Amino acid sequence: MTPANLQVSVDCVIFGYDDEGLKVLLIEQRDPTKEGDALTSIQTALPGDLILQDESLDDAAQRVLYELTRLEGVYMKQFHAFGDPNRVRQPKDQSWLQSFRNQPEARVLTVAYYGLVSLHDFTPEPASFAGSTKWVDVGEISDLAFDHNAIVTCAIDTLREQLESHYISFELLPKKFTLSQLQTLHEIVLDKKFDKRNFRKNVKRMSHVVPLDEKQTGVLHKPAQLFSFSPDSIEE
Amino acid sequence: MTPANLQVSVDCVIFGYDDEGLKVLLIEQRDPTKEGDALTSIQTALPGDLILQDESLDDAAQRVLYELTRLEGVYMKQFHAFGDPNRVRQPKDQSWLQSFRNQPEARVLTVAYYGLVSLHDFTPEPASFAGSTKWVDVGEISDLAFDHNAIVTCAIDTLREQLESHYISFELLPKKFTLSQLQTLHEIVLDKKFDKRNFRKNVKRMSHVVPLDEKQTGVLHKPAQLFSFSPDSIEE
DNA sequence: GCAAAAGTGTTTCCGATACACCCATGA
DNA sequence: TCATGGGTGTATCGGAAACACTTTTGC
Repeated sequence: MTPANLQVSVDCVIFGYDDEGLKVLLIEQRDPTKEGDALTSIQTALPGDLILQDESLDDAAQRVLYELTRLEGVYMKQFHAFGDPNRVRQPKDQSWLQSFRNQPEARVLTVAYYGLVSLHDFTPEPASFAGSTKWVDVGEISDLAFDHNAIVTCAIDTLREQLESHYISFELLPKKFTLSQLQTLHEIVLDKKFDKRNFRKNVKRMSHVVPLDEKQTGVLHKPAQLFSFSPDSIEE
Repeated sequence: MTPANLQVSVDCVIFGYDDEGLKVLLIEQRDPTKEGDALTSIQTALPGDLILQDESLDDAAQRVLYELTRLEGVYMKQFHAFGDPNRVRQPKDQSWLQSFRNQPEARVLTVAYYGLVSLHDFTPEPASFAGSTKWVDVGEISDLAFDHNAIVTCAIDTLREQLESHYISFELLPKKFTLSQLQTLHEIVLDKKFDKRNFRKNVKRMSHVVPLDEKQTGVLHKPAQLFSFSPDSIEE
């Protein structure tokens, strides 16, 4: 009946959005047994790592994401802790753990964060010491390391719940966006179609979505009015 | 840059409800320096303790609650992890930690659960090795140990969010309840008044609230129809 | 002039709100 | 018979949903 000896990590489910769809940032774990440029990856995983002694969970999430992908200042929010005693003890995961962790047998509890990134203006090209990183469409995620598939599923559920109520759409859009982009985002995340005129009526009642004196350029159709998000003017 | 050496606990915010109001179950930490029957408590805290090596977080929450209060089978749900590096390092908390923990200086991350108990049929009389336990009205909670006040606040917010959407009202009511009891519960938790006729119209549309062939007895007014919750008949 | 998406109003429907009186019981 | 909470229906309002055509630009 002694208390658990365990390690704590954070894992980040970073959602990236552009007009092609909703993606998740994944890392291909390099096969540690094949040195050199052998890019044979053994598994795909979420960016995550153990927390340090003097950092908070939120700080750890930011740091780990930066170290693994060089992404900075990403909106992130804790959504669930995953603590199954055997969540890192499947055989498929041992090889990587034995290469990268001091105590590969140790139980690891992870606190999961979801994060939001706009891929419109530029696609952040993540870097990683752990292998290569890639944006994968949420519909095309294959088997991941550890319990990361369950973590992603839980993150998507959370994103759906919070998209409308937490003013977070804007983290996934360019700074200047059209109402069609906003509508398509909602349709993709919530997997649900909206009526254009009704959608726009609702947006017009939101004081934090402000029209700009600016229009789209370079499109081969009528250019759309641009809008931006004004966090100052969130009102009841 | 070595990974954190830390311990993990669970803390339980157990809400108890009866017609008097919404309460939280708290434990008075016995002053460890005063042996014998000295009941001078030093601090009040949520029931919580370190997790064991081979138990999941959910199991830990159930076990800890049982060990500290003898309550069993309580509906509990994880809602947030609290991981500030200094959350147990305030001077006020050191005395207790030094008596009860092997590593009183260790950082402790806690995963918080909220739980729901009906105090109608009987008031569970919690027992505790750690001191005495008590149900305290949510409006009258004084300074608690560690960061437990913040945990309680977060739990109340979560309860409010989930009361309507997660079919959990029934965990706080007796098995057979009247519509007035259901209405009062919502009014107290959400701090908001409802119109009696409109409230009942809404309930009648919920297939999981079923009328019984039974009425209240022993009341000094017209006896109310009793209802119960049928988890089978939750429908879209 | 044509392709492609932008932009715009009105009607209909349904759920939310507001509201007041009679009923059954125990004392 | 009275005090107490139980129980019921309707009219109104407002937001949600349904729906189709004209506009502006690039090619």
